[in-house]
Amino acid sequence: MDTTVAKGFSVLELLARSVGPLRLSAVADQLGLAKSNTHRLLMTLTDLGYVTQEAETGRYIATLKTWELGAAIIAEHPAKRAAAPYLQDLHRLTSETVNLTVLDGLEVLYLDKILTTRPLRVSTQVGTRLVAAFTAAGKSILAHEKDPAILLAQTKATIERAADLDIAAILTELEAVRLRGYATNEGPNQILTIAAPILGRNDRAAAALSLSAPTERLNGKALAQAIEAVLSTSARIAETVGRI
Amino acid sequence: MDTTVAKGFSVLELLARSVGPLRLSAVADQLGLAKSNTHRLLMTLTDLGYVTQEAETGRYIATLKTWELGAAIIAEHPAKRAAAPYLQDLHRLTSETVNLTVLDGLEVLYLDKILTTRPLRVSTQVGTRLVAAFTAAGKSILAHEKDPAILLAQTKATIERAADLDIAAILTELEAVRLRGYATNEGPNQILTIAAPILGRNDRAAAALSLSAPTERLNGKALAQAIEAVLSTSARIAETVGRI
DNA sequence: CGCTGAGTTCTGGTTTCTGGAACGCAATTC
DNA sequence: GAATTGCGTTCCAGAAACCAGAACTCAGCG
Repeated sequence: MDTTVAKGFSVLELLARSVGPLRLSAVADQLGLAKSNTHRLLMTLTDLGYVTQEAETGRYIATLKTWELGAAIIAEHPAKRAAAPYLQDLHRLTSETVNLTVLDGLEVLYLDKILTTRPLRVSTQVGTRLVAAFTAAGKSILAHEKDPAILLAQTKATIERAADLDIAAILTELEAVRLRGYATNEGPNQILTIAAPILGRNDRAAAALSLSAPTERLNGKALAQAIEAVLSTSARIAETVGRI
Repeated sequence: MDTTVAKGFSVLELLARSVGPLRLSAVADQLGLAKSNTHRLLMTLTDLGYVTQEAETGRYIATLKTWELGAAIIAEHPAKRAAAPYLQDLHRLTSETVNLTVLDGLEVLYLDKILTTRPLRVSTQVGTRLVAAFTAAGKSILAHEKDPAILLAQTKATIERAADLDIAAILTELEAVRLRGYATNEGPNQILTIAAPILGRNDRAAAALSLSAPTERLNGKALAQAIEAVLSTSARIAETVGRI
């Protein structure tokens, strides 16, 4: 293992995840590195263009170079590429917020999102993660995994905020989700999410498509239409993916 | 300079920018590194979670971890944060494709974009760069720089595709742009773009807001309305930014 | 069955990195 | 205005980690 490389990345990660600029000694403290070592790492990252210093205070910030790299990676991502036009379709059809997510470990990662044109309360950001078992998208994917019980047990054991997970309840819910083809979840602020998996070969879910809106906009006929739209769109994406 | 760190990043950059997966020897060749060295760097990046190997072929791909880091960085970006809701407004008002860009060196970087709900020909991707002098957004920013002539000369000298830049013509255009407050550009496929700068303190442009649509949708009254919408929205963003 | 090309492992030499200490500089305190 | 404190930077010798090349394994192929 190239430990120097690892240190370099840990510095960049720290800067990227911190809210504001950081001073040298703050970086050194948080990573447990010597100041001189941290200084050289920051210099290197600055030379490479990944980090820059505030003009006045000399504190360090991550530049957008990392973001550009990330954008190049996601642009080539197969699921995202295949789903993007259909995400647009679904959004055009419903005018609501629609998301594309993938399962990564025990969490779902938000790959793409189109925001509603209507009044909006809150929304998870693209590039963030949530515990799969706590989201509609996650449940729609887990329902098609070979052994969801193990994943749920791991979730409960590993992730702190999931300590009070009711595994039995979720398992029966997942069974229902698998049979009817979509999952729902009611989040904070009375926001309801509907999610359907994008099934690849072997009926494993490669990703999930979801639609979120305030409950007052998703009742009766509107709810039925939204479910239908999510299901048919995810099916069409699956066809496209299958053909690739 | 930590050369090992630099090498590690060069490997990641190569993988991120390459279209498909790369084999070890391809990476080593392109970077001029020894195979054993490249191997250890790839192992390190794999351990850190930035790179993974295809199961069958063993070739290497960049994971989404870099993209997640980048997403965290852009989420904190002041111009992007301030402009995002207004970008939504402008899109809602016009239903056309709208962009947020910043000047970085001699190029404009596409920070954010909302695609039109109408039929669409092509579109630059978020996270990519174009030569500032060749775009409406770039021109709207350059028009408010202290010495655009120098920037244009550098552009012509440095950037290959800009070798045939007519500096005198652009300079007179920039003067007109500065006076009327917006720039236009007709790109390939008959796509017209209208851009207005987001002016910060000292009347320097921190970013630019732009709207793109096929020329057949931007004529007569629609064009006038679009220009008005872009101008008023950019002015409102500038107010918000100014207040921060 | 040997050849070729690719990836991985091993090893010794040495480059390069590391951490501590010392220094310079501002801002703060007394 | 002198002393103090905190921060960033520079320097250096010791040591760890990295590097290149060679050896090895493996699969595919003629």
